[in-house]
Amino acid sequence: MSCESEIAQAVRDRGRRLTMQRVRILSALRHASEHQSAEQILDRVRGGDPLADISLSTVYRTLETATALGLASELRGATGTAVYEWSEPGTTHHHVECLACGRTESVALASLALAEAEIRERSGFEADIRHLAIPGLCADCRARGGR
Amino acid sequence: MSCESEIAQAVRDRGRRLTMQRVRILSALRHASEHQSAEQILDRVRGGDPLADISLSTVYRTLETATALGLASELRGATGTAVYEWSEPGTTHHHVECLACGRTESVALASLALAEAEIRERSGFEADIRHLAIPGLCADCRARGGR
DNA sequence: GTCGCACCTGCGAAGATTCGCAACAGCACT
DNA sequence: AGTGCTGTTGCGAATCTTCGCAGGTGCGAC
Repeated sequence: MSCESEIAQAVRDRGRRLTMQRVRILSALRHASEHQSAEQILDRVRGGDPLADISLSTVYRTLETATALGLASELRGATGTAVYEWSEPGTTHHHVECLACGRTESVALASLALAEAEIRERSGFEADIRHLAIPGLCADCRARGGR
Repeated sequence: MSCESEIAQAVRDRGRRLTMQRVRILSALRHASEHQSAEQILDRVRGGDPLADISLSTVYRTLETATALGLASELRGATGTAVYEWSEPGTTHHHVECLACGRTESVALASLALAEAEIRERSGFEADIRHLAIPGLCADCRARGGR
């Protein structure tokens, strides 16, 4: 399938080595329908081919690398477990997470581009606001829970 | 000293119980000159009065509670260790963290208020963007490291 | 001042993530 | 195809954070 060669391409283009582990891990992430924890990804990878084992450390390291390369994004919610999702290069979206029920939702936020400009101007930082996790209260919990 | 009674006040006003541990932990956080990890706070608390011991769990739980109450803010950077800082109720500022050198800096960002409005409009979430950790590259690393 | 109910704390264990190190394996160059 | 340098991997250990439970304690009601 071509997605794997695309992944291979993307990894190599960014000056990283292409390894079987990376392809399998990123491929699993890409085909997942929702956010995956490191453990879940490991399960998927093992399911595909139980022979060649991949260590959990490698999953974490690959996800870290992929995040740095812009191929994945990491979300550390209040759950104590980080989850990851495939991130089509160049795309942007953000996540709001309900502090009451834990539900998360994706939103496209144009105004954050302004924040990047504001940051550059004030601190000289080149901010990378492509996949932010924003805490809040969802409409349901707000209506129900009060406050 | 009055800061402790202010802390007491703040905790009680929010419907939480006032305990010796909370006062000591929050007081230590408040008087710290910079971000503190849970372990550092524990050290400070123990330094003050080695007799009454406080457990690390309690430090974590108190910081979590205080964050929920808006008295503290939590920053989980790339370092693998969460740090906390006292947060004067009602105030807002954000942190940019350099992905290359790890340095963090505070910035006030007006544009994030717009993002809150945008989120409410698009998803019904009531976002709470008061202390966000924003990844990026600082001016130095950008100049030096290239790109 | 006493009583009782939750909320809190301590402790130990479990879970999640990072680190250090030696062995392995891409990839550029011959 | 062979070689070497260096980025990667696996493994186990260390570290950080969360959890569950039994006992303690703040605080409102008497």
